Amino acid sequence: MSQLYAETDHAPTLAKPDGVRLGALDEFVGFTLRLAQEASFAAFARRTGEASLRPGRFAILVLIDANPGISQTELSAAAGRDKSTLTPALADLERRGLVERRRAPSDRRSYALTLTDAGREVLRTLSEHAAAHDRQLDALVGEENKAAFLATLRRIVAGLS
Amino acid sequence: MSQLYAETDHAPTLAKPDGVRLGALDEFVGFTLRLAQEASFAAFARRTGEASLRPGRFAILVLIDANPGISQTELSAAAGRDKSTLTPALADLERRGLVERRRAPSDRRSYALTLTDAGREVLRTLSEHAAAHDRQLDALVGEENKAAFLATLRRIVAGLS
DNA sequence: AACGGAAAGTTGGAATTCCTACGATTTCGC
DNA sequence: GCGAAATCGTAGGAATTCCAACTTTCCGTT
Repeated sequence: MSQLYAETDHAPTLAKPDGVRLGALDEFVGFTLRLAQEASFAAFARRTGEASLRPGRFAILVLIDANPGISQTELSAAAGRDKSTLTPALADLERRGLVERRRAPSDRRSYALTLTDAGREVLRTLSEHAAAHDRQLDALVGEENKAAFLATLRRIVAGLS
Repeated sequence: MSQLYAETDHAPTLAKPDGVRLGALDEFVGFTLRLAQEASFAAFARRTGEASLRPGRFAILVLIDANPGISQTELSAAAGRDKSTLTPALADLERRGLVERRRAPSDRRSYALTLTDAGREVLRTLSEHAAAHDRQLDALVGEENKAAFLATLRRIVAGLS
């Protein structure tokens, strides 16, 4: 993630981490959006630690858990990643015994994805980390702002798709 | 995570692009943040096209323009990327004749980065794309929400750093 | 003045991602 | 039915990123 730009209009300058001028980037919604997303991603990764799975893997487990039998293409759409990206990720999760891939009887081109018992167990543990992470984000966003904040993010997603 | 469900309330259900259930995506704010950021990134990349530079390169030009003589380490902090990430990016920009790297006289370990005339020219063109992109984002965010939205993003960045 | 630690930048490896192309399979049109 | 078009998952290549380790240079101690 990473990146964007919005506009420039006022005074060229708000201080940055180390006093460096951000220039036009400071008012760029896109740029700030990128920094926020990456901070969130990094914080989640720190929280789960290397013992667990990275955010991307976690999202996959959550989505499969909520949609048993989902295909890889459907999963890629839900997760917002290209389907080719899921190939190595699912191979890894399958190798770890967390996800099961069976050919769908109705359409032998596709796989029906489900979690194994071990996968559900890992998901349960990760969910605890995620809950703590979310509470931290909620505190930063502010309860009174959360609904509007999420609505704005969704407008961006929908409007730029 | 919690409030996310505030709107839908029970678990696994916010509607997604194709009706897939998002499930107990505890990372909901983080997840949505990621989707929004990536949508913005992709939209900017589409706008500039292959002829121009990608968002990351653009941010580098903006920051150097705003901070002539900045070092690579300072630049990496301002851009929010690891310093090692800038090595190939700056090599590319230098090869294209957009950025100049001179050893700082006061500290020969570091480089003093500046834009060339060609770099400023490219930046000017890219800024037009960025302005258009920003107007699109502004429209999605809504003028009346922009300040609060940016403030929330900055709180996330600061709070998780 | 010399030593040792810290900092700037580079390098190499790993991870993640996208895109394009491709084989296998299904579905649609005639 | 049959062939063409679309879809599913995979493979390969390119880009970006981070981290750890390393070289060179600087600076504070002694």
